[in-house]
Amino acid sequence: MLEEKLVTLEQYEEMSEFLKALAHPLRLKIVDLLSDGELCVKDLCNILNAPQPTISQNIGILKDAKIICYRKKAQKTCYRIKDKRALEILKILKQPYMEDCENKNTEE
Amino acid sequence: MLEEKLVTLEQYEEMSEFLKALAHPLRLKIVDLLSDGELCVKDLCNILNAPQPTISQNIGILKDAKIICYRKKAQKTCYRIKDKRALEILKILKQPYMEDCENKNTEE
DNA sequence: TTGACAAATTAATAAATTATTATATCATAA
DNA sequence: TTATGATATAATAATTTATTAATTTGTCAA
Repeated sequence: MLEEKLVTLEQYEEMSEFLKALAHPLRLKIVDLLSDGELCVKDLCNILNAPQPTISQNIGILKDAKIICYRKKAQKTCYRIKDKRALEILKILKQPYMEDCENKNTEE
Repeated sequence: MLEEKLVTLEQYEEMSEFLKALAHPLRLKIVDLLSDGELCVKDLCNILNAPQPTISQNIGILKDAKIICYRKKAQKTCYRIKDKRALEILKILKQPYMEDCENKNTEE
């Protein structure tokens, strides 16, 4: 058993910035979609049925928080998860909704 | 391997509400402190060196999000963690800061 | 070098959060 | 029954964030 509360004020602030970037329905969806691999802005627009500036804006917030990163591929920009903590957190958040199908949900 | 993306828009909204409640340095600290057991408002004020209305207000946000709950004990109100996901998320958030002392940090 | 597509940036407004101060409630002890 | 300690609520100003629309930048193909 070790002391796990050794976190500075600045680190609490960093952690809350991270959560703030994630704390939006559309951005959670984007992270969820990117968990399967990279997607470009247009793909996200189509899948999420949202206007391009909205997607770009929210992607910008995730990018600034270093949760996702990108690579240029011709005229497209392909985004992918950079900080795996986002996926772990999403998985935890989903727990209560997944328990319904617990029978099939053993371990991945 | 199962489909883990079966979440409705309403559920994404709930998850983002949960994260929003958590996404504040003081509230993260409160959750961290309560991970060791219950504390009353005054304890939190003393430990965090913050004014009582500030603590009560932020505790109210955590309570509304059902992250913490309380019991009355004489004239005190003792708060404790209700939704364990908050602790799991905090643990994940801390990972990068804890890696420095990875040697001693095996498993708890 | 123009047209068309992909993406990012900017602007403007509305809405939500935060911090602060003041006040109210409520149980208990004197 | 009054004073006190513990907590909650209210009200406000200041700051941030969200939303939507318009504009700009950049890349490629005709």
